[in-house]
Amino acid sequence: MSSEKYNHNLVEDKIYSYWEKNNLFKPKKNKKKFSIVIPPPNVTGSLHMGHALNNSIQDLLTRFHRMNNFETLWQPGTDHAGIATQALVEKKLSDQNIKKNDLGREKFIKKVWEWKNEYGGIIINQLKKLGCSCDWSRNAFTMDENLSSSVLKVFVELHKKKLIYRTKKLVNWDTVLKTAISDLEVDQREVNSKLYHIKYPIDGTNKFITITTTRPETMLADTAIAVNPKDKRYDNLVGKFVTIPIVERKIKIIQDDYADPNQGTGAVKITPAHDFNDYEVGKRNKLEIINVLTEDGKINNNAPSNYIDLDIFEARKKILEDLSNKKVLIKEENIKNKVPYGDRSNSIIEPFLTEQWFVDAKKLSIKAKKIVKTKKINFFPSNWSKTYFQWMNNIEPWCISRQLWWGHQIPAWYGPDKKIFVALNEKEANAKAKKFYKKKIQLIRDPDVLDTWFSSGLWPFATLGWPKKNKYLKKFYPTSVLVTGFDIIFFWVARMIMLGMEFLHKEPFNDIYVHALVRDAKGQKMSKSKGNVIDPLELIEKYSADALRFTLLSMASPGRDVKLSEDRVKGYRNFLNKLWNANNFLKVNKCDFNKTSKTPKISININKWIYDELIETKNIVEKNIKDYRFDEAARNVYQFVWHSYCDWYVELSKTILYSKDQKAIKEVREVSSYIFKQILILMHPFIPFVTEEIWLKNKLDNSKKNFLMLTNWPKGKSKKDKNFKEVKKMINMISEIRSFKNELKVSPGSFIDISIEKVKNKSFFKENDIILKRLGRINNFYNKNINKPAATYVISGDLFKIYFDQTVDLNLIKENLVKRQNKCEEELNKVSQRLDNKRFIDRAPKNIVDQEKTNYSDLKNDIQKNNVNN
RNA sequence: GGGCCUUUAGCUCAAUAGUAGAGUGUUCCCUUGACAUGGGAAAGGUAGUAGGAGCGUAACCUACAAGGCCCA
Repeated sequence: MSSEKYNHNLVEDKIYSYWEKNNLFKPKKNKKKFSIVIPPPNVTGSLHMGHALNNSIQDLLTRFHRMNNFETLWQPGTDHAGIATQALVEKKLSDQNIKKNDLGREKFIKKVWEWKNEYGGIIINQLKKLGCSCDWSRNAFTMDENLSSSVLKVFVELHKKKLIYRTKKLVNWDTVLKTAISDLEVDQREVNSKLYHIKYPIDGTNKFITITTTRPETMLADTAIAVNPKDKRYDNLVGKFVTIPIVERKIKIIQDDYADPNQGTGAVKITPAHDFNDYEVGKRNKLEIINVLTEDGKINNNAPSNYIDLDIFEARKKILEDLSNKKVLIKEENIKNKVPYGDRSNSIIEPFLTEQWFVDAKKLSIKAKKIVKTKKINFFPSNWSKTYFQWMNNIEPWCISRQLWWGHQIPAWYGPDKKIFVALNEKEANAKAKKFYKKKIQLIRDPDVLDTWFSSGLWPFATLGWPKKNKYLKKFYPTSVLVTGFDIIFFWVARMIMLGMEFLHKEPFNDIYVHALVRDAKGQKMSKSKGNVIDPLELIEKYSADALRFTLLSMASPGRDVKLSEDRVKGYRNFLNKLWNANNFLKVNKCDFNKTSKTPKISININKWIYDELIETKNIVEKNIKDYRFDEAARNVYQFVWHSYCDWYVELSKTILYSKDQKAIKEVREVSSYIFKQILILMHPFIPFVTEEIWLKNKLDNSKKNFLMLTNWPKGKSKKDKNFKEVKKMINMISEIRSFKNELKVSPGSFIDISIEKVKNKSFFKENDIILKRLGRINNFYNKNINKPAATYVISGDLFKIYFDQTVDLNLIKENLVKRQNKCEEELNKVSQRLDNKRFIDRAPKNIVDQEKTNYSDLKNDIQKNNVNN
């Protein structure tokens, strides 16, 4: 037979369009509901390993529930990624020498939409490559009309409830992107820095006070020096004034707990406009706030003229020179400290005093915490709830305004006196203004847009049609499970819960399955700069989407990272080939598929055995999927398909298929194809493409009513009876013989004879004669020992004499026997130690004690049998 | 500084407190009528260290060590 290999390149695209053509992804009416909303990938994104893992899991869950009589919706979509998309389009325009500001807001946004319409579907197509069975007819986008109207409604209502407000505050400012960002978008990175010791002259004396700082340029904006009230060293200086060197401005020495006596000199300069801690000190002590930075990170005209327009690093350099010349820079120390970087721009983030919009997250967090505490929402693994609570308990106001053009423009209009009118649209705002001013007034809309996560926070209900009363919303909210990585628990998960509770008064999802992050084989985070990125699309091309999915699923254990190596993917590609060839075997042997789902009549032992194994596997896989243990579930199916079915059952069945017993042949044909059909069903959520291809090749969908995707999951109960044990015993016997031969360096293909004179249950050998002889490569079973050199061998308590058809090294036989005997004796030792322990007998449960007693007598028996022939 | 996690075979990871397993890699044997992307077999473990509770621990408690992550 020519070797036929499975070629996924000829299959996967074809199968995907077959599913789409037949509309199989749409929810099919049923009583039970199951729904997932996709964590919307960034519209600028392309599929990376994290997406591949995340969506393999969702697709497994979706397909599993679809096959288990749930009306199943997997809601797809993308988010508009304000900063990333705007930056991308800006870059593209600047390559054509077009500046954003020259175009103006309206035209620029038009350009972004043009880009989105052309390239925004890339990641969606990549998800299709992976096999995702989302209902694409509902594909959503955070900037779509209905989502946008949800965003406006939420903003207006939160504002009405005073949960959104506008205020002037220090925020994290990205000087490259020129926008505020939220705390979460700031990355604290440890870097090598210098700690500078600078002395400030004290007024009316010739003395100095020395402060330490890592940011000397901010001294341009100093408004005090603080010392700790408990720090006796400075008691006599408190209340005195100092002159800031270079700046020549006078500031006061104040007391505040913030100053740490053990840090540096214990005296610290306070710059409220440029440091979050200093800002608080400033508020407590009613200090002046002086801002010396422009929005693009340059020194502004609040500073002495010779520093104006320098960027931060230039200013720092010049200031250090000037301080040094004045002999007030007295020391430089090398230290490590944390510096804030923007996660999008990779530039240093400046605390910056601006007016921004904030969400009162603290108020929203109350219900969000309660719903998790009362277990209406459960994290899997449960430990992640601790992370959730830790953040929720320390939650800060959420800065939601961004100084961008691409996004949901804030629905707030300003009157000439800065009076704010928040409304769903301009008309409404005008009406409000008219009422307020008692006349028609020209309003100006807030130019800023909302944080992308603000709209993502509405995802589970906005995509289902909220605020309209919608049958999907009614059916599928709360969604069944959210599948996500732990890195966005704060960004996204927490915010969906807060907003879901506030507006729907119901949790957005019941379960949260938190999966690991995918790293490279060495456990390093994949990043472009490290060059260790593995592209899922390349792996799909090379090994198939099924292999990639199965790899990721089998590695989805509850840890924090998944270390992916290509070898694993290759291994599972081989597994697909195994399945493919098992199907070839069935065809060659006329094991034709039956279109009914009825279980065939089973009377032959090996058929009973494989049927029970199937049911066992089905049960355990079901349990593991329900427990979100995809790694275990994958292991279960792999073990069953490869080892139980392909290795053992197929081999066992050959003894019948190649016999002349027509009745038995018929049963084996029926059962082997029946089991294989169940395997296709069982494996479909894991490896949908190859299973579907085999299904179609066997014409199991002829009527177009029996789509594998919609076929019911296997049913049935296990009835492990005596016959099950018989087959287990045969398998054990055959393995032992193979192992024995190998150890004695007897060629595995050679035949042997066996005497069963000392064996108790002789009928076992008579009944299973054909199988044992074929798979064990045995010529004859003798009831009496014969006069020929033999090796003795104890298998599960029975003593056999084995005759080889070739000369065997007697020393090897002896060594082998000694080795076995030693092992038994070692084990016996352990067991008798346990049994000699009175406290063990008294306190251990009876079944454990009994088990040990059985062990003891079995071992004793083996040893004795081995000895007899020594 | 606060919190979370990890430490089991060469590697990657499992396992209700009751004889430590799998995948992969390694070594040996085998082209036998689905499959060499295959079959058969073997070797490989002082469970990070030290105490403690318990008849019994890889698992529970405490401390320490190493590593990782999050927050400030």
